[in-house]
Amino acid sequence: MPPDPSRKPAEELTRTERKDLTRGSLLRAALALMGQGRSFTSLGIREIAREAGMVPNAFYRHFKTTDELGLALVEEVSLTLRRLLREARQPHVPQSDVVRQSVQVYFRYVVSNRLQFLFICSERAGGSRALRTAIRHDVAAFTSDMAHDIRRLGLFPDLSPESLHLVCGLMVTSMLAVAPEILDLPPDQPALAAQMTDATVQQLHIILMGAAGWKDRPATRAPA
Amino acid sequence: MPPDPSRKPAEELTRTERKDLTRGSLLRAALALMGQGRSFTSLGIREIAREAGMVPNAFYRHFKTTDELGLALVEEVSLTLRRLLREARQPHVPQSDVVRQSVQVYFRYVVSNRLQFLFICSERAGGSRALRTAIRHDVAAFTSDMAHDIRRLGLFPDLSPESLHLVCGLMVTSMLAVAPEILDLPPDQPALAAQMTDATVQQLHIILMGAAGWKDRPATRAPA
DNA sequence: TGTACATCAGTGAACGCGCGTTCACTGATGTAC
DNA sequence: TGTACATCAGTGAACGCGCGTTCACTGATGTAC
Repeated sequence: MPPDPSRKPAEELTRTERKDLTRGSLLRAALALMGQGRSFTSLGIREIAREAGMVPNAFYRHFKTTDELGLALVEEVSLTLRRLLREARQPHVPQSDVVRQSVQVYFRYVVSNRLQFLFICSERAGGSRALRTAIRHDVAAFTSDMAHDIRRLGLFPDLSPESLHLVCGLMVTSMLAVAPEILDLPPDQPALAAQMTDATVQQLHIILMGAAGWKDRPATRAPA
Repeated sequence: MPPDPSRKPAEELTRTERKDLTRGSLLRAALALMGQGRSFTSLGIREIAREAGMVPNAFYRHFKTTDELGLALVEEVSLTLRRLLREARQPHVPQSDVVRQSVQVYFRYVVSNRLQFLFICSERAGGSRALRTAIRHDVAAFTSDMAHDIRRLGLFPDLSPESLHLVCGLMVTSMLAVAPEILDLPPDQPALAAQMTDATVQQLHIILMGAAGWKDRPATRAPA
């Protein structure tokens, strides 16, 4: 997304700034179409340009293909994930259950970044290989950051860095797996959301309990 | 997929049997196109019919829309998952690490049912809502079956059925999350596959260690 | 059993439409002097 | 500072193409008598 477009009156924008705004509106248009139930892979150039209020071929001034636009979206998503981790790092109001609190932060974050999570979740497995790879790369970076945070907090001092990474991988996988279900929740049934929160909290607790009990024994490779 | 088409000579098939064969070839055509990197949502009727060697409008004799074909694929997938569980249930050759063995069975299973797992993984989050729901339903059934199996084996007697279900959910989520990565593995680097196996095995061990240590305390709901 | 008729899986041609892509263009913004 | 030219984001029209869908059809299979 472009920076706040209302910063300057329109007449004072440079050509480059205007171009960035248009580019941003193409990105937003693609997300908006996905929000209407379309999958990114099935979006067309004309469609996106139309949604953005442009003539079809203007698309080419910004991206060669929809895949290229997809990669630009992944970059945005990367920022969104980084912001999530920063929010989770904030000093928490004192509460007994830090896991529950993090899950609540996460659920809210998914809802308020609905379209981006829709994009991550559906293109992480489907879509083009380039997109998949890019998204996986970002998720892996997120996992590493989380592991560093936990290490810095001095939790799980007995875990090797490799094992800690695997533990974080489990947590990230679980959180990402629940995102599409959050997004499909009917908005008129808050009980379902609460139940989903409880289940996720307990699952993370189970993982953390496993992590706490884990001893880094030498890997037991099966004989080939 | 239709039952073995070479069972009878072609001249002896009834009209219904022939129709089922054609239907099956449409399903196989759709999977084949996905195997070529296309996402299911972006497949068209003409495309599928062409791949199946039929005239475009013949498609309508079998399905009204591609979504309807998708739901038929989900039914097949359901059978595939059931078969996986049955294979995993087979009495194992004696080996110390039953988890590693199960992961190896699973990895092989994913590879040999490549196209179906491609379909599950990419449509579980993306695609149409009807498809997502159907796939989730199947995955939930798989999770329940797994929980019943574990209960029947007398493992984790201290876990409540609900907690056991959550534990199985974690394992299923982890296994499904790794499937797209298995499918993207370059075939010329077996070391990567071994590394992925090791990581998955350890992650499952962590989950199981958490499950073993879990005590079903009364849920600690945070005050609203 | 043989015959006459009904069914219906698959065909072939045609339709209107939106697609991606190209081209020459316009006119505001940016740059060099 | 003012002027003359270059740049280039966005326009408008056009192209060929594959799409979904329709229609009337064919001829083998199935059914009733």
